[in-house]
Parts: sequence; C-alpha cells; structure tokens
Amino acid sequence: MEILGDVVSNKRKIQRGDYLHRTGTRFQTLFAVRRGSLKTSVLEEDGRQQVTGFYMTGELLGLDAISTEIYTCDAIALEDSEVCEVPFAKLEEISLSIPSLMHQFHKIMSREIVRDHGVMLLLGSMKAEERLATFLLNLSQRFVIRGYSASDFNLRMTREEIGSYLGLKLETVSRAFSKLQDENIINVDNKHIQINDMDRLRLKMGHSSCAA
Amino acid sequence: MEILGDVVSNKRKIQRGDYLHRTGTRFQTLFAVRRGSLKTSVLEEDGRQQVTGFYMTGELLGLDAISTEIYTCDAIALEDSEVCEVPFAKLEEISLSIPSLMHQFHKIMSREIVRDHGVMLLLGSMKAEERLATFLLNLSQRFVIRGYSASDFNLRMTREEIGSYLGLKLETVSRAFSKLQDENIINVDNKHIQINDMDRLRLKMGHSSCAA
DNA sequence: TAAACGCTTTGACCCAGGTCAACTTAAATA
DNA sequence: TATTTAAGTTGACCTGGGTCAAAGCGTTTA
Repeated sequence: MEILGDVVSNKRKIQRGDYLHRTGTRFQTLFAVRRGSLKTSVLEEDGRQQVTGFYMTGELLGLDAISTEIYTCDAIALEDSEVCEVPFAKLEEISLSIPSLMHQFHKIMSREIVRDHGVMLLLGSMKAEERLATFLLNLSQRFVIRGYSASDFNLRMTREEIGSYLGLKLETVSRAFSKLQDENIINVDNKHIQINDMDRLRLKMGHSSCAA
Repeated sequence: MEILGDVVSNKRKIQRGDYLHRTGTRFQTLFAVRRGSLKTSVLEEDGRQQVTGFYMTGELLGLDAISTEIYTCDAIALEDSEVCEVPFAKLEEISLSIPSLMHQFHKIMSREIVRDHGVMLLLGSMKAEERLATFLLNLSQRFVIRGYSASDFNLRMTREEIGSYLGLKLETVSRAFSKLQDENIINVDNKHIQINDMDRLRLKMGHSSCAA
C-alpha cells in the first residue's frame, strides 16, 4: 500500500454522502482511502440494495471494475473523506518494472477475495447475533491496525447499512445491539460502541447453540 | 485462459471426492480446470461448512491463497476431473515480459471478486426460490459457454452442497426444486434438470413479491 | 439378489427474524 | 429556539425456512 501511494498520487476530497463512483461508469482508476471511510453497494433493478463493503484508511476500492472496465457498484462516502486516485493502466505499466509492486497488488486482490469468502460464510451460515459479533470484531481489528482503540469507537454507518451488509433488517440489528448490551458484552450509545468483554464477544461469533 | 494453459502445464488427474488442495497447506500453484468440476468450501472450528464456489472447465482455483500463501479453503472434485497446475511464481515471472498475460490475469481475479459480490447479494437479500432460480440460470449460462445445452443438464453436486452454497438447508432446496417443477418452469429428475421456461425462471430471480 | 448406504422428497411442527407500527432521540434547517 | 427530518429502539404479530422424522429411490457392496 505505501508503495502504491508513492507511485501515483492525485488526491481527491469527497464529502459525506457523495459518490466516489457510480455503477456503470467507465473504469480507469482505483482509489486508495487516505482519510475517512466509504461504503460500496450494488443496486438491483427491483430496487433492492446490498452493501458489499466498508472501506477505511489504506484500503483499496475499484478492484471489481477491472474485469469489465466498468464500475460494478456505487461507492459513497460515509463521512468527509479523501482518496488517492490510482490510474490502473499506469499501475500495470509500472508493475512491469517493479515485480514486488505487482506481487503486492496480487496479494491485495487476493485478500479481497478471502474477505468476500468470509462474508459469504457469515451470510450463509450465521445467526443475527453471530453476524453482528463478527462484524464488530472485524471493525475493532481494523481500528487497532490504524492505531485506534480496539474497544471504543464510533460507527460511521447507520443500522440500515450494517443490516444490508449483514443480510439483516435494521430492526434486527438494533435488537442484536441491545441484546449484547443487556448481556454486558458491549455498551451502545447510538453510534458510539464500547466493547467490555472481548472474549465473550468472540464466543458469540462461534456458536449460538452452545447456550452462551 | 488459453494463454495461461500454454504458458505452464503440468496436468494432474483427480478422482471424484478427492482433495485437490486442503485448507492450511502451503500455496504454490493455481489450478485451471481442464475437465470435470470441483467445489471449494471453508470449514469453521465448530464444524460449520460453507461451499464457496463450484468450478468447471476453464475456471481457475486458488486465487484466495495468494494473499497468505496458504490455501484458505478445501477444493474437492465433484466428479473425476483433470486440472492443470499453474505455478504462481512462474506466472508472475512470465507476466513481467508478457503484459497482456498480466492484464488478463488481473481481469480473472477481478471477475472472481464480482462473482463473490453477486453471491453476497444473493445470500443477503434473496428468498429461497429466487436463490435457486439464480443458481440454475448461472449454471445454464456456464454450460452454454462451454457448448452444452442451456436447458438440459446434469447437476454434479448434491442438494446439500447447493444448499450450503445458497445458504439454505437441503430440504429447502428440494422443496424449491419441487415448487419450480409444479409451476412447470423446470423438470427435475434427481440430478437431471430441464428448463422449460427460461423467461419465467428469470422472473423468479427478480421479485418474489410480485405474485408470479 | 439382497443388504446397506447415501441421496432425495415430503409432511408436521416451530422459531428466528421479518414486518408493521408507535415512540424516542439526535441532527439538520430555518 | 423551534421545526422538521432522519436515525434508532421497542413491542406485537406473522411467516419463511429450519428442524425432525419417515419414507422412497438409486447405487454400491457382499
């Protein structure tokens, strides 16, 4: 990622709620998040919408568009953010002369695939509470990596967006938050989350059946 | 894909039920399916299993392993099959001198991401019947590309495997098959599927609510 | 040919989570 | 500061699909 940032950099500010790119428009650049956070979502003809990912500092958007050279999803800023444009053709060109850059890029794409498989597992086989626990632990981990607290953070997305990502309705997300709070595993104050008992939250991820 | 096949080829036969690779083992090669079909699945500590993909001739397995250099899922043959080993280091090396090969490879990885997003949409927002319709149409399309009939084919996987992939129980899959047959949209005889009304099947994908 | 096994179908029942609605709180706008 | 609007919580009720059980088939093994 650092290498990427050095290679090509044309910064772009984007305000909360604004589109970074839209489904169906021509693809030319990837975007590296420098500050803030974004969501990506796909929209079906019948209006159904599914959030496919949340992106924070250092993460890369647009990988899906390489195959058809058209963005396959919308990317929208969850807060005022800043991204770095990475012209894809240029990236490919440069990686021809910097093998480690190419290798790094392959790893990043692969990581995206692994992440998606994780979400598929979550959507395919987990109960509501397990999904939310998994989601919170994933966020927590990503905050830690960026030097923030693992156990005290603010959500950038709404209950509805979380629900869409987790394959749940917003009411179910809200109830799952309340349940975890009742059990003293987390504290919820609107978007402000505190994790009181990381271990028990981890247990929640695993097996709902085992009478936690 | 054809280029890939030319570049590196060390064939390997694999019998029905055998593992092509296992979760946790060291990654060195991608695999291109030459004949037959395979499934990939991830296994959780608590025994839960999720099928993450079905692969047929010409498709590429192992992309998930690039990021950690360890296979993140099991790959198992659904029938007697043959794959072509593609040493990844060699692929990267060669693509340095053949830009079009590198570009093609990037497209393939990207396509996998798009495919996964499609599955996420399916798992996150579709009803049982819609999921099955989507699945059948996807298979149909892939058979057509390979020169087989779009409307008459044999499934290689069990109801349980379909269920796992679609986030449903095998009984639900079976019932959804029966329902589509009752409506004369498809014919089901065990693993033999005939699509009688492609258009109505497509409608099923979209909106269950609209009283089809 | 029988026995055993795995896969599939179907029915009866139940519950997690969806739906609908009322209300509360927070944030944006005037 | 009041007013509107968006976001979140909670309750009551309902249903799609999970669960459990029984039976039907097809295929392999003895």
